Amino acid sequence: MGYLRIGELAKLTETNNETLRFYESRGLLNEPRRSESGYRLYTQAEVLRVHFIVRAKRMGFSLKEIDELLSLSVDKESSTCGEVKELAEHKLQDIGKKIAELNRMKDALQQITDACCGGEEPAVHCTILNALDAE
Amino acid sequence: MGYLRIGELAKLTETNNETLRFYESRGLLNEPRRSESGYRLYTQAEVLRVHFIVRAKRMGFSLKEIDELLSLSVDKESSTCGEVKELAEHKLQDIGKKIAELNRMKDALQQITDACCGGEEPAVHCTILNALDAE
DNA sequence: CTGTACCTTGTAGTAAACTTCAGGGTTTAC
DNA sequence: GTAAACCCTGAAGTTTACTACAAGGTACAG
Repeated sequence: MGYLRIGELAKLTETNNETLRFYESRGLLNEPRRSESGYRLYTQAEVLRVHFIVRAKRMGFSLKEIDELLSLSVDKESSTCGEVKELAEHKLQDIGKKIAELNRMKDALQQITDACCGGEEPAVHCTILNALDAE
Repeated sequence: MGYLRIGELAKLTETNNETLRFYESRGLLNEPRRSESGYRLYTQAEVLRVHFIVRAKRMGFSLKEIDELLSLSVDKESSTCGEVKELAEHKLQDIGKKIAELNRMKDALQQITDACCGGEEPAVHCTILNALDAE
């Protein structure tokens, strides 16, 4: 009771069975408990974990980087606070840079939509590179 | 004078000759003017353009999406302000979501480094999934 | 005038992240 | 009790984004 089969986890996380098995083969998901007949049985913890993977992927992190982020918890017995803290701080910097660049990109796009009248005229003034020129 | 050869453009943008030719083959770079001997000759505009591609890639945009972003400027004669504005606004939403998710991720990582003492003790409390649990 | 560092095209190879396929077993609904 | 919907493994295929290679031409230094 309470366990999810692979298809249910896939539906909840908007992935699919093959992708989940692939993540398992890459070590992003632990080998789950199995039913007597060999079916994978997941808990709510895996829903959280897969959601995290999906979100991190959308952010442009590779599976290897996501593995590193998740390892912050997996290796908790074997690594020291100092190590974890250092890795986390490094990733924080990465993320900070990404946010800054996305903000620059957002501003550039905002300039376009602002400069752009929105009507039927040719869009001569609507260029993202013009907007980025300034920077 | 003032033209860049492919190797110079590559150096300026921290890419390489092959990648630039690949981008050209994908339509992300226009076919450049050629020297008499057939060498590609670029202007400063291409430096800007390649920088944009590199940055957008780091943000997790695919080459296809980057092409869409760049098309906002390329098709300016043939498309109307309304079309450009709509596409730009759609991309703005994408970017806004990415920024929001990155911020959530940043907060989670910040919780880890805050909770994490930084010393030699086992890192039992240092888990990104714990930090994200709250959300 | 020759070496070295560029450039050209075209084709083939690679790595990451899936996706599909083949050939099975299981569960459940009627 | 059988069909439909699910699950399994292992291997092969696909897409994206390069990356390297082969076989040559070009530019310039000494």
